[in-house]
Amino acid sequence: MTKRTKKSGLPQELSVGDVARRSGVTVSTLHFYETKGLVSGYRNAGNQRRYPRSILRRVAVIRIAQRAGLSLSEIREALETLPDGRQPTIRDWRRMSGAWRDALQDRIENLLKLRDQLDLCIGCGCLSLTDCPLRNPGDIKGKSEEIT
Amino acid sequence: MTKRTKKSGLPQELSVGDVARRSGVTVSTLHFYETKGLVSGYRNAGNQRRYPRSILRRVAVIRIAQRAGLSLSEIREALETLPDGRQPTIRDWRRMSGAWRDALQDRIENLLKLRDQLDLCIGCGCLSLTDCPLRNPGDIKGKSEEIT
DNA sequence: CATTGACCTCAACCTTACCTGAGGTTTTAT
DNA sequence: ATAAAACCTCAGGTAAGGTTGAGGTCAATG
Repeated sequence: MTKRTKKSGLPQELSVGDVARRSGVTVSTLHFYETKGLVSGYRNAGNQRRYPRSILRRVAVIRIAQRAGLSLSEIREALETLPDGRQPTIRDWRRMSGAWRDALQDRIENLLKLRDQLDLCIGCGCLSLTDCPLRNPGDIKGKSEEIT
Repeated sequence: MTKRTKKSGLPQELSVGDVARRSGVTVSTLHFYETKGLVSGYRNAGNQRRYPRSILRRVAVIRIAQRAGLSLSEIREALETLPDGRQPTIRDWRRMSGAWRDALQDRIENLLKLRDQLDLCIGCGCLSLTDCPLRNPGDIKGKSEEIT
């Protein structure tokens, strides 16, 4: 563990290992995120990565966004909207997570639609190429041929 | 197009190209599915793939299961439960799609939980390592440290 | 002050789900 | 009969999201 300050008992700067332990991602994942422009830090005299404590929020935000179904590049884009490269504040977090909530909602609605179609089609079992909504997600009517 | 029988106007056996056109997957995907044990057919005298019409239902089932979030190997396992390697009937389809519907339902419920947590935490913005449900998906209580 | 654990870089590898192209054969249509 | 379209195999590539290992340096501890 990176050395602790006397007063707070909390390290003011974190090593990769510290961040890994406390954020639940591995060191190699942090390296990887760095190559993808998702996280950044500075280097100490010995070329080792050091991070401000705000990296923890940043990593947390990344993981939550991933769970919501965003790709790392989408997440990077969102994080890049932060003015002057600062770490996300609570206000930033609210803005981003609001957008992500909406994307998540869309995803959920698609899955609900699929589920309802499954419910219908489990009953009918037809899987008709042209009439079954499961076969025909875009509601495209083509020439009529059954599949079985 | 593979030659059609005089009577029905429908080919009794299908080439890869036929299947590709009618199932909406590419020829290379069919080759790929074959290497993964998801589909199979026989070969004609000239070593070309020929499929029974039931391949179309099979491919349809595969694509629907993928949309529901199953991996190809999970789908293969499900298809392997079919007795004596026959193609899925409507009854089989009901059994499998019922199971998949339940898996889909689980997925949806997880996403709904995430959405509700986002709704809560967009308000609070804390992202507390130990108290925020978003940071702590498994409800694991650890030692208490805030992240910011 | 030596050792041991933590770090460093870089390249290579992994998994999933395919796609692309080369080089050659078969089928179908004219 | 011949040309075009479709098919074949096999190797290698792509994208995402990482992991692993080699070879070498740095830093915390007895």
